[in-house]
Amino acid sequence: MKQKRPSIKDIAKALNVSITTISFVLNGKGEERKISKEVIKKIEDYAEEINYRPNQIAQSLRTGKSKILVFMVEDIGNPFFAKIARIIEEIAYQKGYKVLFCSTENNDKRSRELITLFHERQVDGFIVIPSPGIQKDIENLIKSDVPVVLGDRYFKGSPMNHVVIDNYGASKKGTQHLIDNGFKNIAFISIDTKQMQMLDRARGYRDAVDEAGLSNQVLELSFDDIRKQKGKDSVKNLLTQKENIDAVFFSTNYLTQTALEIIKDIDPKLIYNLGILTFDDNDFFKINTPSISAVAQPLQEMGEELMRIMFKLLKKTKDKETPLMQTVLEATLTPRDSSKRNT
Amino acid sequence: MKQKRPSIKDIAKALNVSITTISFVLNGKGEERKISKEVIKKIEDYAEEINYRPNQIAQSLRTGKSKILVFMVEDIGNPFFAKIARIIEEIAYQKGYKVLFCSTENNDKRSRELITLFHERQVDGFIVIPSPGIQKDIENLIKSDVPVVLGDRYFKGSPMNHVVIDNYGASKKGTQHLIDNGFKNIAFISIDTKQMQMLDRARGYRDAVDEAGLSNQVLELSFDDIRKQKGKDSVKNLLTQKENIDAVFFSTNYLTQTALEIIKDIDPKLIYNLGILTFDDNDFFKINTPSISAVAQPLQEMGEELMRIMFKLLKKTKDKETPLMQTVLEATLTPRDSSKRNT
DNA sequence: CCAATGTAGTAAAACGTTTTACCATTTTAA
DNA sequence: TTAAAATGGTAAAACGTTTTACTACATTGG
Repeated sequence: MKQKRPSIKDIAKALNVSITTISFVLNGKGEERKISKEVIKKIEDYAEEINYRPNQIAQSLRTGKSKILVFMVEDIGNPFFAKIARIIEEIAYQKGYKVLFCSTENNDKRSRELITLFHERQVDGFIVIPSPGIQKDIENLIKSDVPVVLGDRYFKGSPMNHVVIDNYGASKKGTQHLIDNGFKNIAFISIDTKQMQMLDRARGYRDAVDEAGLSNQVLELSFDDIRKQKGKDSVKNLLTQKENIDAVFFSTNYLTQTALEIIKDIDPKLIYNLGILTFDDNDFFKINTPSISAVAQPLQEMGEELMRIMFKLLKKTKDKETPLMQTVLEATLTPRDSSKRNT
Repeated sequence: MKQKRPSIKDIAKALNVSITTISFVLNGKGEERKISKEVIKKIEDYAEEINYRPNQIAQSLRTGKSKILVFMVEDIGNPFFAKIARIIEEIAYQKGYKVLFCSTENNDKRSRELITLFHERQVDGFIVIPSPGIQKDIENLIKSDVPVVLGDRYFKGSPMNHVVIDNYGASKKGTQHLIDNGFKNIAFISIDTKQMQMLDRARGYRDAVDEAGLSNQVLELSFDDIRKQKGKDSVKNLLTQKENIDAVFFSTNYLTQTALEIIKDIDPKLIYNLGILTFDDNDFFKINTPSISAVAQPLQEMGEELMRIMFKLLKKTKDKETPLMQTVLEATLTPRDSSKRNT
């Protein structure tokens, strides 16, 4: 039945060699520790033969390293995060790390609990899409010498490693695209939050319409209201009361989805007469009728860059300080039918 | 700086009590082991005061339990799986378990590697959406006494715990829905696999058209071709060569997405003249024009049921055999515009 | 010839728990 | 009165590694 996995001790017994020697050899320190070629070979061969695998848990207990990373996102069920998760997973596994995913619901309390939880469990590193109020907690985490990389957002005044996109630029470019296509009354629908990425996007929008001499119209919904009637009503109001609005720019993916529902709900034809542009692309925007124009974040690059930084941090030797690593990527505008005038 | 977390030993020193006693008390065995009320209180209070948290890794090493579950899916970036992941995550965390997600790409080799990997890491349980050829591997896993629950699919001839939907019935009901709406030449587009869920769906389709005296038309694509030109061409052929096809039923979500692209590509109007029904619902099907009818799997229930069974298995005492637990859930047909005739 | 250095390893502590087996006392029962 | 049982604990082994500090012997240099 369930036979025990071989341990170093078993090898030691079988080969009549000390545990220490085996550990050195298996960790590639054989040469360095002046173990003879024959002994090294003998150990390696036998380990191979019995398919020896070190017990990670014992290793972790001894070394304090778990070879586990954690990726904290708002909601792993959201395709935007799920896609990045997939990329991160892939890279991590290649390097012998596992990834724990968890959803914060953009909730500070929950985020804090999760951070504490994983810190206690001694995960080796945190890749975090932070909820708005956990700046201090992240700072503390970093102080306690745990590798942390932020994604998608950053905190003002805290010098932390991060990978973000040029939100201001992307938002401005997107708004400009709508302006160029002849829209005159562009509304910006966003989330009621003080998070930098959203502020930057709002700023990009505002500057673009200002420069074009157009008026701005910003609607901010609270994160919790989006899926509720309250949020839907606000959007509905914006689109029906102020009849002059001819285009909408959504600041993030989960807004778009509900908004499209509402637009369809108000009037199935409305969508053809309204300019629509959204942050974050989605496989379905391409096949929607009309196809939805999007400002697409470079998911692959973001994932790669997050991991590149993470591995730099993980390799860091105790003493040497690593420099701050902050990457700003460019988003790409993917114009489709929804941002054409009169389609 | 980085101060050490308190261990049992620290408590022992501070309170002048043995490590053993503390362990008993903190594991709630104080009463049972006849530790006096005062000592229990003293220990509990002090542990609380210094915010003692047991080192999970040490616990794992000693007990062989890691409090980690693994959820193996085809692709965590696919919303269908990501959504279930979210539900599982939630339930697991409530019970003090963490979840590792991983993507198998429906590839047997990769699945095997992952199973070995996690088995070695002594995760406490596996929730698996299995790739087609890993029946033996799963059997072995179960033999070695690890809790395993399959989701979405099962293996013929292997009595394992699983949670699936009534694929045959759902498929038949879906096909019947198309027939009822007046479609005469319904094609079924599926994946070229011997996996039970797909066979069942194909069978449901075939029986429904047979009983209605209609002819069947099945197109099977290989998993790898879907996104490639080859797959696209096959679909295109089916829809253009045989002009008599008036409706299509897709057997799984990732087909639908590409297919919709192709349909749009062939002729933007085509989608209005073609009956469309798909397995697996998606937030965007609702807002698509026309909205896409779907056979929706009950994700929430599936997640809950998977976890219910998993916890039963985890609680199982060494000796007692647990009975086979197999749950079959009903899918719900969500008729929308795409399955109406002449819309 | 003797001290220093090199070679080829090994013993044992440590990581932080859980758990088995034990030990004094005290109480109970016959 | 005395053996058995209950009370209130504790010592120490064990989980499987890594790593520090050692050892015994051989070689070298002066």
